[in-house]
Amino acid sequence: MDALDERRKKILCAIIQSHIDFNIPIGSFFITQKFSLGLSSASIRNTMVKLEEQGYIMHPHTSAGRVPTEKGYRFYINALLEEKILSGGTEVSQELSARLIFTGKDNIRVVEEAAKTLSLYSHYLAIAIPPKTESILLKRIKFIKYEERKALAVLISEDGAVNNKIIELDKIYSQKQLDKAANYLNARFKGLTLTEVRGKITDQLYEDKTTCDQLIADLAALCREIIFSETDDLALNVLSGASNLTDFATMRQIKEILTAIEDKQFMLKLLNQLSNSLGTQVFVGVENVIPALKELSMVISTYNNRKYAGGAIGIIGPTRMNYKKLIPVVDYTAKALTKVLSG
Amino acid sequence: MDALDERRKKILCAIIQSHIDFNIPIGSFFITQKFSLGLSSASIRNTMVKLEEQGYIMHPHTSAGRVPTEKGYRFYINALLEEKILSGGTEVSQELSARLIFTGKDNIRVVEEAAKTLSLYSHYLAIAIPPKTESILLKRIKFIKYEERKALAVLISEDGAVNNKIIELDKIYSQKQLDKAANYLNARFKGLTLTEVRGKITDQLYEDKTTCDQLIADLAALCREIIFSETDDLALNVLSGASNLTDFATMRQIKEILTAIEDKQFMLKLLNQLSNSLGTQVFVGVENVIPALKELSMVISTYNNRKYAGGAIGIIGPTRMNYKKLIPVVDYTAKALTKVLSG
DNA sequence: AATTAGCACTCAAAAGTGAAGAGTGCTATT
DNA sequence: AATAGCACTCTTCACTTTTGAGTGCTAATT
Repeated sequence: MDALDERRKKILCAIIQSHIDFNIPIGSFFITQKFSLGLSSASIRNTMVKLEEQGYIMHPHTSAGRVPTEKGYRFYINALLEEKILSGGTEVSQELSARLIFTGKDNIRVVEEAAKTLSLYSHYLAIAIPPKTESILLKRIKFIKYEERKALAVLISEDGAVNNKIIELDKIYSQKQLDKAANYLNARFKGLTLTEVRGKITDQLYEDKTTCDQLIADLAALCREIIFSETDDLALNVLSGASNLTDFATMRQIKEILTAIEDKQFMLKLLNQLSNSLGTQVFVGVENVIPALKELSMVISTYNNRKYAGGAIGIIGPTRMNYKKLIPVVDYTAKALTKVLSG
Repeated sequence: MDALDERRKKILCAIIQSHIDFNIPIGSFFITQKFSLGLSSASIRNTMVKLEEQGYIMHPHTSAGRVPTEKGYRFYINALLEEKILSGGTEVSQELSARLIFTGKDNIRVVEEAAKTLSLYSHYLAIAIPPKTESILLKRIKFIKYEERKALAVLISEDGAVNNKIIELDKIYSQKQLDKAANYLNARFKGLTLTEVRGKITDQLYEDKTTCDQLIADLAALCREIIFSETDDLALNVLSGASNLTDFATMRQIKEILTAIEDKQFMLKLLNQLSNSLGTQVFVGVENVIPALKELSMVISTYNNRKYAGGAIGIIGPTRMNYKKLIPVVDYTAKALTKVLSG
């Protein structure tokens, strides 16, 4: 019973497109005026009754026009996605591709820039979730002497991200000694994910306590701490265009969104959920993601760097957003990000 | 004519306190019920007329109670500040001081933690502005070889903050060569502020082009870029409790606040303005800071690290916030921050 | 002279009323 | 099968009425 004949499809799309453009319930007469379907308003009404029976549109009240349901939007978006895959989304505007040329920036800055572009372009809220610790590969550990008993520990990851922290030492060590310790640790841990490093350091420590010098054991423990604090702490989700929220969200929704984004647990869960399927995804009525966000939608895509550490970037806006334009934009942006971070 | 006799003071404070607690216009009868002033509502009305003439309170309309004006709030807050200076704000809750023990955290994390504490404690929006580039002192420059033609440049500042960036090099250099270059630059720039370094590098470059090797000149130019990008980029203002906004701000105000905070220029200006006077400051009706934020207030305090690089931390809430509780809280937090960052 | 009780008055907010208009569903017609 | 015609429904908007809180003034009281 969910099949739609050509006429129903056309009328459904006309309703949704009109609703996106004008944000009002759409009546049968309205459709006859805006589209040349060669049908009278009465015929359109008949079709509308059927579309309503099938659950694609609904009626706020007797004398109102029709509004698309979530099911209606999903149909519309699926139709779009199929189309877009064919056309390859190549006609993304020059403006966008010009903005997405990142030169000489940190990785985190690149992601910030991409999010900012998305928010400017969509006038909605852009969010970016950085890669999970579990998938970050360690490239190099380095200790820099800083004061008598203080050193800066630097953990560089394969994708160029850097964690650093000032650590305190029991004794006074020379830079040479610190280098030696770093070399030792590099030899053992290079190429592992941070999570693996964290686990391995614990095992290693027992082994080393007897064989190696105290310094290495101390430094290893400190590195472990750094990785831990990184994992625990809010993974610094990137937000851009928060001030746009007031243009499309209610007070209640703004609160829900801001609360969710401040909640690192939630963001991690979301990222996990996203990683299950690739490419650009659309959540219509994000209540499966954030409860109580019925009239909002999310267009989001995962991005990767060379070594498959994946984050996500996308936008949150009203369900009646311009998917036709914005799905390719998010898609293109995520791909541009992947390209830069891998190169 | 601005002098207030004892009765007027008492009634003004009663009005303000009631308005803070109940958020409604306060009538004369209301005051007689909530406070034992030994006066009838008629007498209170008479005093109210005088307070209104003096501009401390106002009348939304004929049949409404009185609401404090900005002038009224300022009087009230000044009275509080005098009181609090005497009592020294020592009775800040144990809960707060327990939360403000920061152990083993990065400086930026410490500031984040403090902001979070403020937002949790006040249920308003907490903001923190990190120290200005102009006042950050350079402690050490270090280059770490990263790939064939890539190195990580690390700029450590006197207060322990670290900027880093991956830089690309024309030729292949050994770690030793990089160390040599770093030593040279350290000798020249250590102890200067980043702004000074930025300026000096330009002069130095001409000088060095002839005398020194190419590597040093290149690296110096790159350092300059790092400092520039740091200055230009949003100084990563710390926000906490954004979701509280919906509880006290209107849509319009939320938009204004979020826009202001996303605007780095604005935040710098604000920080400059704050630095002019020390200690905890209260802006009643922050329209001198953010236009169109009439009914909001800001309690904010500057903090410092050892070498006088100053940032600011505070809260934004409704003008009718509980100053009695929150002024000491902000004050205490900023002082705790100063203590940690200086130690 | 200061305070207070009494009371008419004002005005915002809430509740009620009626007309207008948009859009429907049904039916008879083409 | 498609459509014109029409009665019907229900929101929206402008308008009026009612209510009640709180005032300002005046006359009485201490």
